[in-house]
Amino acid sequence: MIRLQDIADMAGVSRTTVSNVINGNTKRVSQETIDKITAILKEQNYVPHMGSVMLSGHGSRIIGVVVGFNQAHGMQPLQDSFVGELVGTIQNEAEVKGYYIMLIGGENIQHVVDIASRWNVEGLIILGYNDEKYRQLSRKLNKKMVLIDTYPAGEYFFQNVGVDDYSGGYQIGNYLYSCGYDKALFIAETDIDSDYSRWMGFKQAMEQDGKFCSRTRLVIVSYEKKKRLQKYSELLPRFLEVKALAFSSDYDAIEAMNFFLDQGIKIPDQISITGYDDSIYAQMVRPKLTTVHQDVSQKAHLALSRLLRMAAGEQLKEMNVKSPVHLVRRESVKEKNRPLI
Amino acid sequence: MIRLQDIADMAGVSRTTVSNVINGNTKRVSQETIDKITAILKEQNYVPHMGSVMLSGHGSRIIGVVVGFNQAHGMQPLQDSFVGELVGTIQNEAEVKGYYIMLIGGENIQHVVDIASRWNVEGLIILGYNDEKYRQLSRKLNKKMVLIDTYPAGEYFFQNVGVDDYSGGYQIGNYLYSCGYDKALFIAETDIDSDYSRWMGFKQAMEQDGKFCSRTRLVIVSYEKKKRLQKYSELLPRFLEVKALAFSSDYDAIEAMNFFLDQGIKIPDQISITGYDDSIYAQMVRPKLTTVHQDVSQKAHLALSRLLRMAAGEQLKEMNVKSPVHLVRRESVKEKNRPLI
DNA sequence: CTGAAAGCGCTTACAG
DNA sequence: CTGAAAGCGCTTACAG
Repeated sequence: MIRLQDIADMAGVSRTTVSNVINGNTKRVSQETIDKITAILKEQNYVPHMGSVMLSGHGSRIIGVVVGFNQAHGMQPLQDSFVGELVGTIQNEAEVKGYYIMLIGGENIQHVVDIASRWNVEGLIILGYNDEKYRQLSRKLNKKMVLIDTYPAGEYFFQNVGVDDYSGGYQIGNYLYSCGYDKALFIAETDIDSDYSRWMGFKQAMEQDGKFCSRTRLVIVSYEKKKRLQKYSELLPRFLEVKALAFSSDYDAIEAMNFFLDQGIKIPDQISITGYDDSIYAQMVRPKLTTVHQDVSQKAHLALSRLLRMAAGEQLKEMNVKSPVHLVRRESVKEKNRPLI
Repeated sequence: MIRLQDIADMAGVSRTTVSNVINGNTKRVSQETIDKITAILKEQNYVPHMGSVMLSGHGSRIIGVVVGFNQAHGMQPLQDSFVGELVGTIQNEAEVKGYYIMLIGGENIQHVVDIASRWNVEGLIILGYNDEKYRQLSRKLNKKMVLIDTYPAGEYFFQNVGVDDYSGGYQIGNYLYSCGYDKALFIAETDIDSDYSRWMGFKQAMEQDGKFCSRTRLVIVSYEKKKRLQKYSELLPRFLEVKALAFSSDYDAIEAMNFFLDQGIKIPDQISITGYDDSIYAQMVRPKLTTVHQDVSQKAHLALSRLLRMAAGEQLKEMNVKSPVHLVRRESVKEKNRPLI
């Protein structure tokens, strides 16, 4: 490997001078010297050894990406296309900005602390942590962090890049309502965090024209497939009556859709269904799933650029920025009162 | 941050001794000293600064994962569930073995060289490179590398972890043949690399009982969706006649299946369809896709452990190890002559 | 059994 | 405008 010293020797100058032109401390170096060194640097394809760089006062330029999800729906977190797109986009963007991405498994907090300190990362982008887990981590590790899609119990006390779940829920609710489904149900695996916001948006939309949308229209289902399906069986008569189901995830929506289809129930003729996320398979299933789309690459961009600003010492005012969201109408809802556009 | 020196001070010994116990050069250190230092290390949660470690003779313990795919089907490479599962599994396993994963975009070879040298990575796992691109890279970068799913023009001259495409093709062909579809077509976007092997396996299976499977039964379709779909339209009469189509990817299989479904053609009643890969959405579509499954996490394991062995100086005899593959029968093939199991 | 010292490849305040 | 020197946090041959 070729070192600074080697370059200096070739140029007939000192390491100091070479280092100065590399780092742009170029004010006090003659143009001639600059040109000569630059040429050699290029010709030799010199790259500094990051170990030395780290050791001599400069940052590591490593961004840790912490993937803290527990296996969602039994798959590897990175298998989820949302996570994949997010991480991939972060890595692309980091690369053009001259940063490096280190992947860190997030389950074990001590591990995260360990790796982040070892490598002196400049910041962490964290997926799949809740506020409590973040709190534990931040007690042990003093680094800049931005979380993705995390809901705190109270006010935001950390940097978050989220998504406008409330609005997404509202848009779904409003759409269903406008199609005449004013008794539609909302189905989720929990009643907290994003599920809660989505439900609240949905509820709000359903309460147009002075109507009331009671809590009984939020159906919580198990995170175990078998139990979920069983619940759908039990609830089938109610489903058939209300005629429309808004799911809080594409995954569950598609699962349910297939479950109904397999029993000979016509979707959307007998039951209209919506999802949430616009995952990659929303368009692959038939009928194509009507769902809520978010701009994942924008989210990646927001997360990284905000983290970098924090790392540069900037104090960000907003604690929680939200990526916008929009309904994408496909085929899983029967639009009774509404012409297709 | 707490340094070796600090630990040494607390223990009342020299840095050397502390370093010795950390690195297990423990033969010439008294048990008493070992215990004392170990306790302090633990209590202080000491972790070494990797910059120093790298600089003083030890390896970086960084494995670079190069994602060199061009956007497959218009998505981010990491969005592909295969890539996601692979990378995720590699990262998990690396972490338990005390290695770190750096994500590297592979499009620009110079970039890969740059990052790998800067960080003095101990090895590279490379996805989505062909033999030519590997050749270019290896000319500029002297590191241990293992590729994933790469086919060389001739003999293997690099370490590869692949999949038994030939066998997969054979299994599909044999299954279809046994169901009576002895005129089935094979559909792929290229006629090289894995597509070629799959086709050859398929062909071989179709040539049972002295039959002949001509090259005309390999249908090459465009990588542009519009053109693909147009081709399916043109070929529809032939499809209906041969009654079975084996696609070289789940993605194309599902797209085609939906295309037919949208035209009112019954799948599998009128056309049986198979995919390849067993992606996450193979089970989400209706009918569920019959396809070929490979053990992705085993592949991740093979890639990493072989790379580590190479990094440790071992000469691996096998240049190309293949992960096994098996058919998974679902619902997209009508089993005329065969009872469902 | 333990420690002083050299060295890894850089950067940066400082002197000239 | 340029360079000698100190220093970053570790490891390791070597001396005692």
